[in-house]
Amino acid sequence: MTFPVLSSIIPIMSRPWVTVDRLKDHIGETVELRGWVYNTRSSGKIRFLILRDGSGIVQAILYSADKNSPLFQRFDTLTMESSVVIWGKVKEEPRAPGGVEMEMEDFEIVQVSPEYPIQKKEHTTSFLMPLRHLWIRSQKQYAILKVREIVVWKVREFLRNEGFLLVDTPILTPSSCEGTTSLFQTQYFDEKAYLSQSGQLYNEANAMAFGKVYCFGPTFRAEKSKTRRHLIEFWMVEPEAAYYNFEEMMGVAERFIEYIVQETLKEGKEYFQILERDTSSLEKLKTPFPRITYKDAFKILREENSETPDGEDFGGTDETVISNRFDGPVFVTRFPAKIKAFYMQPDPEDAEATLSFDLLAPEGYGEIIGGSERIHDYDLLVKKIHEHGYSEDDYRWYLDLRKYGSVPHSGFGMGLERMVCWLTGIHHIREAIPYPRTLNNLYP
RNA sequence: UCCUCGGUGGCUCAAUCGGCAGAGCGGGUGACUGUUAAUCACUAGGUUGCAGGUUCAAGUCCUGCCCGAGGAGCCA
Repeated sequence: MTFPVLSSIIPIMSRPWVTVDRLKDHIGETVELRGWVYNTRSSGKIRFLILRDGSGIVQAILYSADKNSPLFQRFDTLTMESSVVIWGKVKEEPRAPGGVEMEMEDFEIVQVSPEYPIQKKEHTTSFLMPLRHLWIRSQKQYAILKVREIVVWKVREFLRNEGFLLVDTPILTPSSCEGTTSLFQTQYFDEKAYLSQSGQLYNEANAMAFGKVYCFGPTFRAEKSKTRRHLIEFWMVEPEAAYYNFEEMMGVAERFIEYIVQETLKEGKEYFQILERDTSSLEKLKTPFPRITYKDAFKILREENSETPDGEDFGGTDETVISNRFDGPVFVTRFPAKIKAFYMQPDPEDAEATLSFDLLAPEGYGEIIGGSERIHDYDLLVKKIHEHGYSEDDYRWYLDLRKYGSVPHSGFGMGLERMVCWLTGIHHIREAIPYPRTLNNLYP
């Protein structure tokens, strides 16, 4: 079977090539569009072409007095997702979504697509996921990934404006940087290496060099989680700042979230419309966010008859129960040391607790931020490393940071995909990343 | 690893008490000058996940297995 490209040389028609998102600036002009057929409809002596070009979607109309005209015959060979270059006059059209249409004069077929596997109807995710490379062409997936792209920019914009410096951390890391249970192991020539599950330890070194830093990249967790909130590979942004205490870092976190939400709503309006996302609760969001302690959270859980035992970490259902008590995001603070990482600073008011915080998103979207003040005292950190059964030797460089000019410092991590899930209102995290890596999915 | 649900045409699903395997979409052919997942008519398309069993008769009941979904566990 062959799939010939009919026109490998795009003809020069002396029409300016524009993208769909800029059509509004060319009303009344004759322009060129290059894209793919999203759908066609016909009605006797009129043809409709819905064209998608990556920047947006627009309808083009083709008229002919003769229903058997060569132009129509050529048009009727077009199938869904065929690639096509079209020329025509841009005009305002209140009947069209987006308010703009093209009156098509001529077109050049680049390739006629064979029967497209994704149809204009509902499909199951198990059918679509192996077709993810094509699925991302559809409007809803396109809108989600556009929102993701905006969020990424807003993350960088906020942190840069706040004086945080992007300092990249490695993905290949040496053994036992932090527990070993959930790390992907790989080979680094003759040594074992692991895929990073957090840039944080390196961030702490970077913070001592640059003051305020962040890293933003993929993170890997080899856990057999099978829920709609978990990915095996996901993106995390982790700010870390020297001389920032626990309270100050929570302030950064809430302003960070407020900025991302408000700015993304502003810039991504059309995508929220495609997604039919009711953004009213997001628009109302304002800092400061309420803060409750871990112990307060358990009072709520008791009232709601959760069976999670005291001193344990919450389950996904517990997070929803707690966040349902609030309109917007809520901080849960001062988690017990025994359920948190070894490097978290103990709470001076409660020996069992740590200066840690989680931010729970509303509407059941769960934990989107986890952060803490870090231990800055050398002897205390050594003690915690031993208590957790780690080897002091593996943490030599990390301990150095507590030797040469140690200062109090804090940081947090935000899961990009969970943030996108909450903003877009989608049900499952796997749609918030172009190529999700889930427990049963490494293809495509 | 455990619990629950599911697997029928390319896709989404239906099939009553065990009694001729069906519809819509998509494909093909035709009609239609404003369609929005267009509509209408006609048409082709099936080893009911796999293996066994019960029965005159199994998509349907029984046993085992495979695959998928949701959840739990796990998860700074």
